[in-house]
Amino acid sequence: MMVAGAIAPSKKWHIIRMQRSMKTPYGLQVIESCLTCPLKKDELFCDLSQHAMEGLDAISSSATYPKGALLFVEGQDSRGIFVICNGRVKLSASSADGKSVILRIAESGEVVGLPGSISGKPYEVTAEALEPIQANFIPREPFLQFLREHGEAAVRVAEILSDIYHATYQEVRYLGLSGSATEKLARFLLDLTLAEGTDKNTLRATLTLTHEEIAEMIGLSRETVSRLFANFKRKKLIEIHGSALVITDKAGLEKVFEV
Amino acid sequence: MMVAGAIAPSKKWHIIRMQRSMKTPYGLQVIESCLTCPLKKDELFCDLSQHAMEGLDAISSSATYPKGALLFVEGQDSRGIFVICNGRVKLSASSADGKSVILRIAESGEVVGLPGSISGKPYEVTAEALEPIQANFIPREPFLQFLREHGEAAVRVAEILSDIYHATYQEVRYLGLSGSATEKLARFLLDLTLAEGTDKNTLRATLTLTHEEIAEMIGLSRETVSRLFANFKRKKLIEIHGSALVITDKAGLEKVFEV
DNA sequence: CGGCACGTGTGACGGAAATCACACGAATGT
DNA sequence: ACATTCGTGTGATTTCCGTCACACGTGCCG
Repeated sequence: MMVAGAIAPSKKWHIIRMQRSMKTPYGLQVIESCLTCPLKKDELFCDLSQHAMEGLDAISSSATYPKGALLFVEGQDSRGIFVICNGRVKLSASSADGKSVILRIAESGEVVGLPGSISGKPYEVTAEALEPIQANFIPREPFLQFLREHGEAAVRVAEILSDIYHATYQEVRYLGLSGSATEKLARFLLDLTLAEGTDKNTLRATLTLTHEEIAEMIGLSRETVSRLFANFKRKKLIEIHGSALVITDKAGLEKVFEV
Repeated sequence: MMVAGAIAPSKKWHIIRMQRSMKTPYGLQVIESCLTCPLKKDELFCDLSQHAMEGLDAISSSATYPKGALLFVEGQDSRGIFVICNGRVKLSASSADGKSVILRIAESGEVVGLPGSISGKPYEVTAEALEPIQANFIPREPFLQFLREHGEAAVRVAEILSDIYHATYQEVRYLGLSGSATEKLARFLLDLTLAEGTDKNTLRATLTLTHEEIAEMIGLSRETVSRLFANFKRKKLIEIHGSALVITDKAGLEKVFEV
């Protein structure tokens, strides 16, 4: 497809992706008011008064985006926030030479573009739809105005920002606080299952990321991730059936980084 | 000094420090109301009404802490936030085996402990005074109550959280988006001078961090940082006079990672 | 004054992981 | 039915940087 001949091939593929998608940007068809959005509002802006909720609805507009669409691009001026109703969004940062890191994968009910919109600085990351998604867009200015008028919502926003911070903090831990590549991957897999079943020795999770994406999340090369997966399987620590990850030996996996 | 014989020597020194300081924790002498704190409040919670400011004063208490004191420790339940009036505070995270990463260095006027206090989760990092400091402590519950009552303050808090997020995001870039160690350090030094003089080819900054600390910020070993500093000096890219860093050849330093 | 802790400088060495270079199957589109 | 792209597996090779091992200066404190 190669729209821009100026870009070198091979490892610069995401830059190409970026430029390709920039040609058919946002502003896709507006489908419905966010009132009909399947996402329950109160998951997000819970405890808001009826009045506040209506105010929010008034300024937000829902749209769908195809897989691969970029909600916004790193460095772009913040236009507003996106509340994801449906599907997953990849938030990543990339350097001039084509490397990139995934900061987090936002799922239904999460908000992207918030820090930039609050601080008024440009978006720091690029948001790409991993699947066809539906999202509510709330333009920056009305949103800020809304927050000023509804203190309860502002507090809720602070909480959400704390969560976003926490995800980024996790990222720092992956990248900075791990000796071996093995340890990074083991930690990552264990964190995936953190939410669910706790103390059992065999855990389950759904892993919808490619090795390449995992590599970008924990700071490894794709090949290393592939090799480590093979290792783990060989050692009977994990099993993979399609997109289902099964940690068959949690204890063994934890032992990996206990020196 | 070695209070705890159970701890192995050498590279586990920060753990030792942690434990030593935990024996003489917080609650040092309360010196003065935050009204007399040298820090101008409006730098932090600007635009707040007189009423709101008084409310803040009512719930905050000022204290001083000696160098090396820990305001809080990673994993501890969040008790509240600290507004630094004076001095610098190192925020770091560490892994079980003694490695540690510095997430940011907070200076006068900044807030630490905010994300944990907002979200109700434990502090994610350890806050250590790099120098004797003076700080206002605001307990969690009254602070949250205050935010609920003063929407303007909540919005301000969201802005501060965005800044904190941004610092952490930078950290991710250092750790994840840099090929060589050389590139990491060059980027770090250039970022130090970002605030000041822009397009000149020779820049100045004050560098009050040890090589060890720099290493912990950008994910290198102390030795590598030392070697790179020597390199840069040899190549006439930088000069160091005491704690003054002079970038003599900004262009050259940037060229380091433009390949 | 000695010690001692700390920050720093540098050499040698080894290993872990990136890189390069393939191959293979499955999905996708034409 | 074909080509093409994408995700994956795996070997061989190389290189960067962490680790270990020292040495030196400086400031501090008993």
